[in-house]
Amino acid sequence: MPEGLEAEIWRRSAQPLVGRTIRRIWVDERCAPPELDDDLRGAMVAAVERVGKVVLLVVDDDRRLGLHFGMTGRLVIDGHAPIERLEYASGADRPEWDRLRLWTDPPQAGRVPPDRAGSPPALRLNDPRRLGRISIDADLSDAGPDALTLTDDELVAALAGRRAAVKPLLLQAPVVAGLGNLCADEVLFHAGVAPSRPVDELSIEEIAAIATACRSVLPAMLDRGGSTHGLLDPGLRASAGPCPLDGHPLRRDRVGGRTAVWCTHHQT
DNA sequence: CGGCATGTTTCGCC
DNA sequence: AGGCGAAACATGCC
Repeated sequence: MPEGLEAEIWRRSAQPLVGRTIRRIWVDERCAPPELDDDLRGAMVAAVERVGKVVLLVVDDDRRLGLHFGMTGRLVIDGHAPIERLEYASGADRPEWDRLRLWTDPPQAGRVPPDRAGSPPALRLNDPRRLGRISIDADLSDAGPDALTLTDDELVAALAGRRAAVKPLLLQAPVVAGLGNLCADEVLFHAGVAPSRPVDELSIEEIAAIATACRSVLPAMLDRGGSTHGLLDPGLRASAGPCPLDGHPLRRDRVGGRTAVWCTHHQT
């Protein structure tokens, strides 16, 4: 998925739905509870929020529709996809990959077209690989502090008492919400910390450097378009070419079961 | 064809 | 009990 940055891009793209009424919902029952249409039909969208990698449609009776994108989910609002193509996907958008379709009244802000049966959905969640999940009123209370605004103290507290490698811990939603594989590598790259370093061996300065990198690098990547817009861009990740900071060859290996790309020279 | 992919969840083992 | 690592999930793409 789409990491937290993509979820934030989609949260913003879904703002035009606020104030509209949900007219009908269709779901792929392998990915979403079948009663969604009964639960939410007729409710007004009061807000679109985000918790980590989850986008939440909050409706006026306080129920929340949670959209989780797995590895390959994409959001399309009023026919517009702010992220056209995900890395590791062709960019195809086939109707049979739709997992959620939601129609609203009025269908599009500022217009009141006739209520045709064939009108396009205001919101579609398209997910070929089907690892995404759609939920109603899910408990998100175990989510950790958000990566985009992570403070030094929050990260110190989140890692206290833990002994595992730092990168796998950063990927756990209860530790830090919103960080995915690409952003975790990017943040550690900027902080100068090797992904496999056990957190109980990190100095307070190193933990602070990681949190500082989150607050500075992630908003910049968000402005540029998301998780693939860091110094470790997808091409560099795949080729493991020279470090953009010092020219030393990047290393590409597995840490915590995921691919990690890092510089053995300046990340220690 | 083999292997890999922006993610969670579950199982089994300390 | 709780942390940790590996496997499972599901499908498309190179």
